[in-house]
Amino acid sequence: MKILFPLVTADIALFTVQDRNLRVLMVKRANDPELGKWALPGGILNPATDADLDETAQRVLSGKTGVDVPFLEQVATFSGATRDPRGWSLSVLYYALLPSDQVHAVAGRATDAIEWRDAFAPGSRLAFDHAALIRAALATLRDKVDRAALPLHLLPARFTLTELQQTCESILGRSLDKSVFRRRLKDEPGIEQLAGEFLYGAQRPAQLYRAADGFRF
Amino acid sequence: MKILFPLVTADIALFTVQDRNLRVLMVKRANDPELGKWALPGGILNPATDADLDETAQRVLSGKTGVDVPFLEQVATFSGATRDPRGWSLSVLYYALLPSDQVHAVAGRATDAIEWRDAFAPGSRLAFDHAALIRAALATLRDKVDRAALPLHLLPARFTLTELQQTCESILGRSLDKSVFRRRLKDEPGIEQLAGEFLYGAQRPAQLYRAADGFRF
DNA sequence: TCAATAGTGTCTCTTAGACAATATTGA
DNA sequence: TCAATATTGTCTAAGAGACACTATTGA
Repeated sequence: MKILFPLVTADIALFTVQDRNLRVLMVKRANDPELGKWALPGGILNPATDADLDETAQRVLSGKTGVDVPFLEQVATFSGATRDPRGWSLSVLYYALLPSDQVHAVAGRATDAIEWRDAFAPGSRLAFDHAALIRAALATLRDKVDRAALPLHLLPARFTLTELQQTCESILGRSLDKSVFRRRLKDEPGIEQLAGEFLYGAQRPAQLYRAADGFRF
Repeated sequence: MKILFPLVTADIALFTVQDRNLRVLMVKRANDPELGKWALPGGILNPATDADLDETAQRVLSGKTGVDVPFLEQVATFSGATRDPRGWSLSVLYYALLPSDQVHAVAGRATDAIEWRDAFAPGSRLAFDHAALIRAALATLRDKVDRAALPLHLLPARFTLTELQQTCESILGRSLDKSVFRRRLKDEPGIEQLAGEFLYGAQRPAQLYRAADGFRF
């Protein structure tokens, strides 16, 4: 007999950038169904403790990775009788961004193997319909960046404009013109120049910036 | 005792245009909770018959209004322990568009009073959090139209460019420049001119158009 | 003819895109 | 000095916005 109530879960596509490549966090399933397959981190709603599904997502992500993200946004809801062998299921998909300098803070629980995968090629044979979920999350993220939203949550607290541009390029999958990119930032209230602070490398130092106070992606 | 499983519903914001005003369909609740208050048409998921939530939405809308719409799109999912007095609930919100010449086909069931409300002022004291749901659906719709998507599903099968422009204006809440509007349509594959067909009125007849074959909003 | 609406043309200003030029550092 | 990267400037073309103009009908 099939269950009478749908299984309600929150799944999270947690993105970060490594070596100029957009990555997504996958977890190897330690339980049936789909045992051993790779899936997005996700978990079942607990009505007793979760005030809403956003809290479910935060709780699940925190439990599976040990990190709390400042940014968690709904992508879409996937539902149906056949997407999970346990029966009628409904997943609300979220995406979140992890600053590249905090990747080390992500640690799977002893029981869970985790892996950062190329967001554009997360592998075949993923669990459930999670390949489609990743595509949807990616499309939402790319759409936002295309619309001039800046993915500052992927960067460290202090960053250079070149780093920001490369991050955008990683998401959009195409190169941007340096001049055009910077011109658009001129009247962008979301980022603030850190006067007098520079990143020193092998060549000309680069001006450092940070996200403005009330910044919302 | 609170229920252990969340109540899963699909709610639909069905829009149409009357007298150049964007309207949304409301239903007077015939049952507890919120009996007598106005709400968006919505209904509970039936896992036994609904293959997915899109089908729930279609079924519910069809049952409450008697119309099948060609266009039904997810807006967002609202959830939480407190939004419905019956307990933890989750609503997936959809929006749909009804051609203005099919408004007469909408008929509430004997038990349900229905009403078309101004989409921007649907009234106070709505049931549950449906005021917020309407705002969200409106924002999504406006956003799409702003991005050059044409709400052809709100128009009759044959329409003039002036009608199309007025429809867009109803949604955007601002007037558009005729010349700019038409210039953009020049290379829009979504609409086709009906050669030789005109709408005759009291003044100069207007060229008729229709949505192109594979048109998707 | 006029009023009313349909449809087009034109000018300006803004902005995106391409690409060149300049600036500043360590080696 | 040179190589490498940061940062700015300039030219052009496309598009948006404002607004005027022409076209076609019924009354």
